[in-house]
Amino acid sequence: MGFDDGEPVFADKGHDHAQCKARAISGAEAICLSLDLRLTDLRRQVLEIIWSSHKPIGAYDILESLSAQRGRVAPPTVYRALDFLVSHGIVHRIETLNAFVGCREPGPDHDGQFLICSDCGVAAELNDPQMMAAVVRSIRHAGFQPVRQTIEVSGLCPECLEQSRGE
Amino acid sequence: MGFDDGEPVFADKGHDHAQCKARAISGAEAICLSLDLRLTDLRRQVLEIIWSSHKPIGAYDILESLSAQRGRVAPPTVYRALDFLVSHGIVHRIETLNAFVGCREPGPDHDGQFLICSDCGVAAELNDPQMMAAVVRSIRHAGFQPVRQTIEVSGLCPECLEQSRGE
DNA sequence: AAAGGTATGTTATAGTGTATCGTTCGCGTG
DNA sequence: CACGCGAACGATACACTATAACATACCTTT
Repeated sequence: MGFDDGEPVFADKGHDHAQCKARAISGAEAICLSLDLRLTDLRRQVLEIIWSSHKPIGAYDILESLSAQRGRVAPPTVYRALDFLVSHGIVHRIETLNAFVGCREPGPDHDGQFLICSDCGVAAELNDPQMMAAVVRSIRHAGFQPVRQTIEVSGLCPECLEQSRGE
Repeated sequence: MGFDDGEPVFADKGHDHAQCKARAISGAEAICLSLDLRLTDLRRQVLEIIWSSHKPIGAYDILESLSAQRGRVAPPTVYRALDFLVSHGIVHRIETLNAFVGCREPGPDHDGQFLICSDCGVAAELNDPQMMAAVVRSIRHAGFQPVRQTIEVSGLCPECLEQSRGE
């Protein structure tokens, strides 16, 4: 497990994002198919909107974008779709931003670790097994049984770091 | 550094919480004295309210409690006091709960790791240098410069875990 | 077609956090 | 002491985030 096997954590700016999106959506389709879940039009649209942004996007921004596609939409509509996507590991919620981002390697029972650039706003998902092992070891040592982990680190992404050094 | 030097991460239920509170407040006083900050009545009251709860407490619960002491209080009053306390490391914000909890070892530039029991609601602060080292190593390996870390793990505390096994 | 579950629509409201502006307080300086 | 300055506080209004509750549509199984 772990998927830093080749792909860089921070995709370069010139990458083909449409392809990321397409890949994510077919991944979601595969999950739904195998688990007998329904990726309805609504859910698919929300997923597409999330992937269309390459930064985490808020529920109300999703709502606005969705309204442009299908007329007036109310908050519960968006939140229900988000609940579905999040609960099946297709989308992650970033707690420190109250925002949502597509998961690059969707699947059940997996909490990613996020690196959030305070400058450009990009959030990269990390999934380092060694790091998780260290975290879980420390937690268990305290006698605690972990269920869900939230690890979010803000700072500067490589690109913005480089820029800030140039000045 | 690190302060699991003796004290258990999860205090037992019979512990003298009034003493925890007193210690926390004199710690805050010490910090403010040394950094030339003003621990005003308001800020002290908010800190006391936070420590009076042994679980993370929401801003509006603080507001309610504060109103009982000094008459009608508006949200900005509470949030300003919280900003002060959080920014100087006297109180931590739990992102996954939108709530606040007193720091056991207050000081600047330190982000704790929190173990939050989904059963009893207690949040224990951990500060494991080894774990942090592993996290930072992984982050830096991705070329990212960390500034602030949020690590929150929900699950079962030792006591609730024990209970759930008995049933 | 009837029944029952899942998904969505709709309205209202709860919960969390800030912008803004005016006033007061503490403190150093002329 | 009066003045001026910045920090802290009060007060109003508002923005943003999320959910409760109930009605309707859809889809599947029988």
